[in-house]
Amino acid sequence: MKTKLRIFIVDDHPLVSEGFKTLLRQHPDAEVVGSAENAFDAIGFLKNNPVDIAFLDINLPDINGIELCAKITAEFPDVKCLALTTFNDRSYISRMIQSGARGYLLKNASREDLFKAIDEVAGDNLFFNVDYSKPTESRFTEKPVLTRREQEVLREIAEGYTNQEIAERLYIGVTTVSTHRQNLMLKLESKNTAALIKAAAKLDLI
Amino acid sequence: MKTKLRIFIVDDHPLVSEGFKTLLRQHPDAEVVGSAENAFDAIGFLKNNPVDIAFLDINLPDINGIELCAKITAEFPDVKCLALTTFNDRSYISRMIQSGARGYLLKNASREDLFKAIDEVAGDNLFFNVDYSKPTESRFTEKPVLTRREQEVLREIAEGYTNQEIAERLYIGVTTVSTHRQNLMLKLESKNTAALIKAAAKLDLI
DNA sequence: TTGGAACTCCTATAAAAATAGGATGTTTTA
DNA sequence: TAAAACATCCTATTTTTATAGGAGTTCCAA
Repeated sequence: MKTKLRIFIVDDHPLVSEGFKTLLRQHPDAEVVGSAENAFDAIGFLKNNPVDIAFLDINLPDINGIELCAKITAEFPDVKCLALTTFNDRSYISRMIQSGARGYLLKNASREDLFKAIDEVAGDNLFFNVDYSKPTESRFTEKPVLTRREQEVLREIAEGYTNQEIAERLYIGVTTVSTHRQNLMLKLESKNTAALIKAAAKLDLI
Repeated sequence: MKTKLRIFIVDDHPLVSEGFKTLLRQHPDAEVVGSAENAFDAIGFLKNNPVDIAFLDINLPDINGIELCAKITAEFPDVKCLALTTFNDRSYISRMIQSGARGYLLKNASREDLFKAIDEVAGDNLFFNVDYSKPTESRFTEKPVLTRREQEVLREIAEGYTNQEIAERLYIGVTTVSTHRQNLMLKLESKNTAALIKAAAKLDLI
């Protein structure tokens, strides 16, 4: 008899953790060896217990799942991380992947999805339970590089400050702010402020 | 021996339903008699099975939990509804209460909270597991109610169309668009377009 | 049936943003 | 060490938004 896959869950929703445990009892080759409600406890657990696959919620009370994922991947390279995400968090997944995650599972996934995720990741594959049949609205690729000043100005614009106000707040000239604004619109391919802020929000720049 | 409290769960996240069932096995006087993943199935179940307390998720695939709550309260007055909500949905709770809910339970509630919720509601009290000690996360999380037209105009603004262009696209006057824009800014407490779009993005309105 | 939303439209002014086409010094970095 | 890239600043014009203060119509629910 083989050793079972050791699954670890980090989620601050007890209901989710419990659901996981229950569903996984039906999986022949996997078992939940532990769970944590925050990143701190998670790291603590991993230091003392061997784990094969960790499911990480993206919204955690202390640090976010993305940082936690990076941390785990660095400190415990044998642990394979999977992001656990609601429908609304999807924008985070690319960053999660960059942080070393092997994929992600939606929280409204079925038992079958869950099992498939575990099997795929155990077999060293990636798992994404995204529905590619829909046009995946993925212009995600082009995240433009903003300079530090541009980021500052962008944030100020998003806060609702006018060029005049931003100039005063950053101790620069109004025309300078205006120039940065123009450049931001160029980089984010937006024709005005509204589109700029929308694009920035989508790319998680603000 | 008394009859156990019959609990019913409506949530499209199997993990949550499962977690519920598991946690409730430890409750002496309650048992989960069923669950549904959407409102349609929920109504179907209630027609054929007696239920004491129903936990309703707010985000359901077909109709939202608020309407479902109203429907259940109207059709099955003996069923006591509790909203099941994530931290982010809180803005809905007042509407949920108006629709007849006896309170709400956060999804990251502890087992104790869950039990308390059931006991309180069974005893015909209301239950809110809000933590009023914290300064409620900024009232900014309030999701204002936008009319259909306002939503349309908001989307157009976010796309980068000017008032003139929006007027042409929606076959209305420029001043009308302008009025909607002003009202949007009022409702989202924004002093200009940039802040408006940022707030809208944050509230997931665009 | 009636009062309240929601939607429509208006005038007029002030404020801000967008566009165009520059320039100059200062850091990076290949 | 130069060429990029960055950050700063300018004039001038046009377009768009924001603000203020209205008003009429339709439709729905209490």
